[in-house]
Amino acid sequence: MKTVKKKDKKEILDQITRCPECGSTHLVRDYEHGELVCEDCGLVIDETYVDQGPEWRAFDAAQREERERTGAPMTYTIHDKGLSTEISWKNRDSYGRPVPTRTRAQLYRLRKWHRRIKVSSSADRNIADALQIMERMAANLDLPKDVRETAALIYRKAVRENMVRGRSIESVVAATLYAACRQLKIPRTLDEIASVSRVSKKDIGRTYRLLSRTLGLGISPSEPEDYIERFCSRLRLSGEVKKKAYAILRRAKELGVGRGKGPTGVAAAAIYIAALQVGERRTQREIAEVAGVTEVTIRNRYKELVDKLGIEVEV
DNA sequence: AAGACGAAAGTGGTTGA
DNA sequence: TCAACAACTTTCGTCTT
Repeated sequence: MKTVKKKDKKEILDQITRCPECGSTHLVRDYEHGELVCEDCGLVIDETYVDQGPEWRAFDAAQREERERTGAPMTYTIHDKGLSTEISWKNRDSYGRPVPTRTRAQLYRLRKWHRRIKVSSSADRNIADALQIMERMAANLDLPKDVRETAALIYRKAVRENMVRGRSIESVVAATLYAACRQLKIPRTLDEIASVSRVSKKDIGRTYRLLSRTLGLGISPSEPEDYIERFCSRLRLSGEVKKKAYAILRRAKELGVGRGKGPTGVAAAAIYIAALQVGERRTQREIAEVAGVTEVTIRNRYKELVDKLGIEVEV
């Protein structure tokens, strides 16, 4: 599988004209989040949805031969970045002839040691372990490839800075995933990350702060806007609601409403109001569920927004 | 009966002396 | 190290649809 190069992502998203779910052509492009969103059914099409095959097409074997000019792409999610030699498991020599039984045993031993040598230093072993854990968590959270690559890169830096010793690999991995999501502006809450790891939310938060400080990641605090896409699509709300919610947040920001408050709560309230206005009512309970806050918090933010923005909500 | 509302007390973390 | 503090949660009774 090929990794989608960052600069190509936009082009690839541009090529999609139809929602694979409902076939609608009303697609909203949101390059900042690397997403394409169907206005009709709310499906979020991100790069994991995109065909990740080669960028060329081959019409016969000869063309394939000619065009296939590179090996596997470099990746940060394999501990040696996928650049090391692999010994094939096939008992064939380089000409494709079968290897005689006499030398097979030799070949087996060679493979065994080669595998062992590949993961040699303790740092390598640590990274190999960590990437496995990371893969598990990322898969549970449905995180796009981009995030995994970023997280892997951050983890490598953390190892280089000797940050892992004395801390559990699990907590550092969780923190890097959290950081990677934030950096790519598709934040997950600490709760979400904690739910797929064996360490506490508190631990992850602490490790994240340390990570951010020592590596100088310079990640700004997340904003309510960053959550609108995801919450709305989980609530199956239309593009119109999203637009309204964004508009509400923009005005709220100008007036300084909700500053210093938890961004998920503000996002949840904005969505609640927007859904009411458009007539796609969702209960506070439902929204609270996906936003990971309580109904009370939604009510409080909701009240502030309605009061300070002078929004009329007809019941 | 479910949802919305709001008061009051509780929780875990930050801040500043 | 401790207390004050802000944000948020939990809990519960009441009102609305």
